[in-house]
Amino acid sequence: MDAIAEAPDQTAETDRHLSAFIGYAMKRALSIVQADFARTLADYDLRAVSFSALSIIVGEPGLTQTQLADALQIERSNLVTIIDELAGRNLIIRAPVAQDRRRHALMPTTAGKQLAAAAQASAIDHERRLFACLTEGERAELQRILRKFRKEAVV
Amino acid sequence: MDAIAEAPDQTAETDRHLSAFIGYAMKRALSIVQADFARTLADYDLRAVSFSALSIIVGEPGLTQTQLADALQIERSNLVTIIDELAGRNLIIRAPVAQDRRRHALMPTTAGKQLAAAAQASAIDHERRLFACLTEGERAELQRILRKFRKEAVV
DNA sequence: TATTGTTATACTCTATAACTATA
DNA sequence: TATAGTTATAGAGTATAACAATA
Repeated sequence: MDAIAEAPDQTAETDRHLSAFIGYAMKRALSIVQADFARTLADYDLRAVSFSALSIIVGEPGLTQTQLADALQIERSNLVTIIDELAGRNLIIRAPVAQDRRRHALMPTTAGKQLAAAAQASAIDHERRLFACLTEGERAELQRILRKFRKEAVV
Repeated sequence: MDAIAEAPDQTAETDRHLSAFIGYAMKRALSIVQADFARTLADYDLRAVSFSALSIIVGEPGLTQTQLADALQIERSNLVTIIDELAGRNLIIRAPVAQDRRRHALMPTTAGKQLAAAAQASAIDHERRLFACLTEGERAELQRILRKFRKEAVV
């Protein structure tokens, strides 16, 4: 309990006791991707979540905030400031819905569509650059396996 | 700018515009893993990061807090409360280092080694259960590709 | 009564700067 | 001067409850 220890020669790979876990490998890989992605999106003053929100709004114009929150897997309440920000930059509008005045139909503006297109091109480029260390087959396998897992994992 | 929209029949797969990105697939997959892992570790009153810290300390007894922070890729300052908690539960001790009295050698207690062993067994079981939807070959490929990416990605 | 968007709030996570004690 | 551990703090991110307007 009061042991005096010798300082060992501690170099790299200190996390080798965790690297047997796929979850750990996924976390480490994702943090690399996220850091590079954040740098990429900084050019457009977008965070990953605002990029995702804008991309979905451009792809599914007219969806409501609740639907978007579900798609992004975030709480409705936490989406509000994200939408505020995109709307404040005139990238989207909250359009009133005729049939149900509680809802807002989220619509991209022309500027929003243009920014989304440019940011998406950069995002594609970011992935191409970052995953260039993998072969085409490895990238495809990684995507396929991750999608299969998401679809079929029993939680 | 003041368009009145019809509410579209919005069902699932609203995120299909993002699923071309490997990073997005990784994030979605990881969030499933993390949720299940958190449930698994709750039995031991451990968070993922405290489990990781304890596992590394058991595997590399005597390492310092700075070394552990590097291994976990977190800030030294944010490690303090994690170590406080583990030490407060008598799972580890901060042993003085003879050669350098600034440093603490992190050593697992007997209780710490026992809890780590039990939690590790549960963690292995959690991965076995959760990734059962993948074939053995797919799990191995996923691990291999993620590791290769982490090792070779040019940031 | 239930739902949509919203506000308020609290809790965790993460990053930075500065302090202390040691080297 | 530099380093290890620590403290304080501020900014994100996340989760919950409750409210107003509307259904």
